[in-house]
Amino acid sequence: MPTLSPTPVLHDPAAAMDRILGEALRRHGRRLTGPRRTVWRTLYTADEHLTAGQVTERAQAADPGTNRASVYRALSLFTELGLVRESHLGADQPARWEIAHADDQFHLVCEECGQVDHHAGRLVEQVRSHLANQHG
Amino acid sequence: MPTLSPTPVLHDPAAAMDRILGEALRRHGRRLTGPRRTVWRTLYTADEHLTAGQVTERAQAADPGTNRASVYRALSLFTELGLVRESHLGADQPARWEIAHADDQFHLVCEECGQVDHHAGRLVEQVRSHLANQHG
DNA sequence: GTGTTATTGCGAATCGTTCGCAATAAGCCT
DNA sequence: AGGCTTATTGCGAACGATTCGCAATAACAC
Repeated sequence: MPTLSPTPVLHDPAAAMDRILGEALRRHGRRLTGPRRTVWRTLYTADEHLTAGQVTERAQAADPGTNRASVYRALSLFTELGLVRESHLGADQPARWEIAHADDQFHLVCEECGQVDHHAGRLVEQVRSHLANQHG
Repeated sequence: MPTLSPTPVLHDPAAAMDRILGEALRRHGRRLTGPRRTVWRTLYTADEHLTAGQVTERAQAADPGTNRASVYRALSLFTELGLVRESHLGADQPARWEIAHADDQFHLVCEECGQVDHHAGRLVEQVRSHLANQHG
């Protein structure tokens, strides 16, 4: 039997995902819609950065009606709200999105091989202070 | 009266520019053509990074016949030969090109304001060795 | 000069992304 | 539960940067 508490316990992972999204949207006066939920779940269950095309593909596998334009709109809204992070890993490559994590301060992308390094901590601090001191 | 020496003295700046280009091209078995010369001069006399559109514009001002596709072809050839450097300063901005200088190892681009910092020396070394040690 | 072939110019094609706009549906109010 | 307001969708067309195909042209070696 379903719980009656206003904040339900986190038994259902899908419901948990949706709740995170729904609350963030409501907090900003936006609506929780089908396409947004589908895009959100797609990123949430992804194991890597996804391009808009990949998101669309997977979203359509889950919900065949899902529209390309709506995927883009959802992605940029989520980015704006800080729910996801957009990365540009090379001039000739399309943008990629992933769920935003608190750590993982920046990426270094090799312009030759395209390999990506995630960085946090020491080096980030050094760069940051160098920028602050020498530049602004 | 024009000089007769095989390697003319550098009195004419335009001729000097052309010679740099011509030699680099010949060294790689490529031909020195009108459009290439025009693009080269455009970048050479520019005070900043230029987009392909800006290069085309200015090149056409100097030589009205200049074709967009040829500008792109010249730019990527020059990049390949190391004569110019291509930078990508933000996802929503087109690529930019400038004459290649030996110093100036890398750029840091602020994703919010788009400001670009040129870096060389200390910091670059730190990043480089960090990458070598911790990553590869 | 002449011949070979790299290069051009043209327009059409590509790809990721955005836009305009009428139709639809979320969520608030009762 | 039903209505109302208006945010959001779906569609296709538009976009901007860059690339492509291919016949015509022009650089350079001989």
